[in-house]
Amino acid sequence: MDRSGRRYHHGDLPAALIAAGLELARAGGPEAVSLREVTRSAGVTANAAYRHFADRHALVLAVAARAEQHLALAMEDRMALADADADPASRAGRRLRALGLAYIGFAVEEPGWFRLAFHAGAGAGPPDTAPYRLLIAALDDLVAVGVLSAGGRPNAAWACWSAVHGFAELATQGPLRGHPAAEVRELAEYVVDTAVHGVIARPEPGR
Amino acid sequence: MDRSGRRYHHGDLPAALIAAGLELARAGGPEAVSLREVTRSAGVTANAAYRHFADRHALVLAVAARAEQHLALAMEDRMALADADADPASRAGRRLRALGLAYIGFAVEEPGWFRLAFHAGAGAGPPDTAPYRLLIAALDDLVAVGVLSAGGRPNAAWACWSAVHGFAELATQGPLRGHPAAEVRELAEYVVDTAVHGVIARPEPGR
DNA sequence: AAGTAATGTGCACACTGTACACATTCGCGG
DNA sequence: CCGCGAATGTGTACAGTGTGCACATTACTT
Repeated sequence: MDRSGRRYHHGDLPAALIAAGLELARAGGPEAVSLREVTRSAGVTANAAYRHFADRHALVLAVAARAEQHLALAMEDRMALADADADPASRAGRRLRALGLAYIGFAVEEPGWFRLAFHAGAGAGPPDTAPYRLLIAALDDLVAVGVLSAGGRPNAAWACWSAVHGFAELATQGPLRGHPAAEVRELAEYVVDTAVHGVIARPEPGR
Repeated sequence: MDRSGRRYHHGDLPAALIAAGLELARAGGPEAVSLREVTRSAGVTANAAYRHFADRHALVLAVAARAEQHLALAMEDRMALADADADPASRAGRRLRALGLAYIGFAVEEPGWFRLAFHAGAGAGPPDTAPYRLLIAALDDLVAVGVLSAGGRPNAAWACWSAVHGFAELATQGPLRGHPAAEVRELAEYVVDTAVHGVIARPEPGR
């Protein structure tokens, strides 16, 4: 290996590995972040990674956490644009809509990161991720405004996440993959609107 | 290799390989169906598979087609149970509901096959799979009955599939994985009901 | 029955993750 | 300032993967 000019110690290998992993995952998704390729990108031997990560999976998890941060960032940005509305009720609705569209938009624009971020939430318990917290906060706004009952919020969260995540999968890995962006965007708006409408118009679990 | 008692020619290797792949995928999903493991299960050399499949991916696709058939079967079975209803309108709604719950139920009971089946629909064009045709047929029933406009059917299809597929992902690979079956089933019913309600109560694309 | 196409084997190569022993370097106590 | 232990990176090795190529064996056609 040509390591001319490089110091024996890297300085901040973990960060370098995660950065390289992010780049690889961006193009090829989770399976593209291989130990050997990542360490190669960082100009280091494959085994060097084991000083900082237990195994490949741990590395992937760390990279996934970064991807998840990107997703949360994108959601926050898009939601901020929906803040200009006088009526609080309609404002809360528009924010939830923006949240869903941002989730789908991120999936379409960064499919590699999206797949990685979803597989990151490996913990089986109730999720404590930034994107999830944003969803809960948006639904809490709806409750505060009165268009959603407090008891219906948990169910609403799963319904919204399901619709939006499902569409993201269809658009990035399913039958909608490769369709014109404009068509996908229009469908996304319909699906998100339907989900939002379903949640605020049908707050109580009906059996 | 111990091939005592075996003929040089297998008889029907493709079928044997697909059967072995199906078994492996059932436990470990798509990535578990490896060329070497599949051929090993069939008692044959790894390269023998290349006489019948172009590469590993082609084999996986063939196995995925079988998994997709199982999914369609499960959907048909469950839908048949919803046929006992006098009122045609409510019958159509119940059938769509049964369809969605069957999709989710299959995902929960056979997560390996489910993941495989979804990744099978690799074709970017409009899907022509059995499960998709069942969905379209169910929506056509709603149109015939008058609770859904003919023009709103395509959008409704994507909305239903999104909600149901998204929930299946959350339940099998996402934060809902490992949750008690009863809890998952109740959530599934809520999500499916919300989707069905959203589709029949909001048939026109609202922009 | 003979020859050709179909099918399965063996060997090889590049690639992956991961152990293990070793080399190098950093930082702290004297 | 020195030196020594801890942290970090290297080298080598092994099992496993997909896949190409030459060869062996069997089935089928004429």
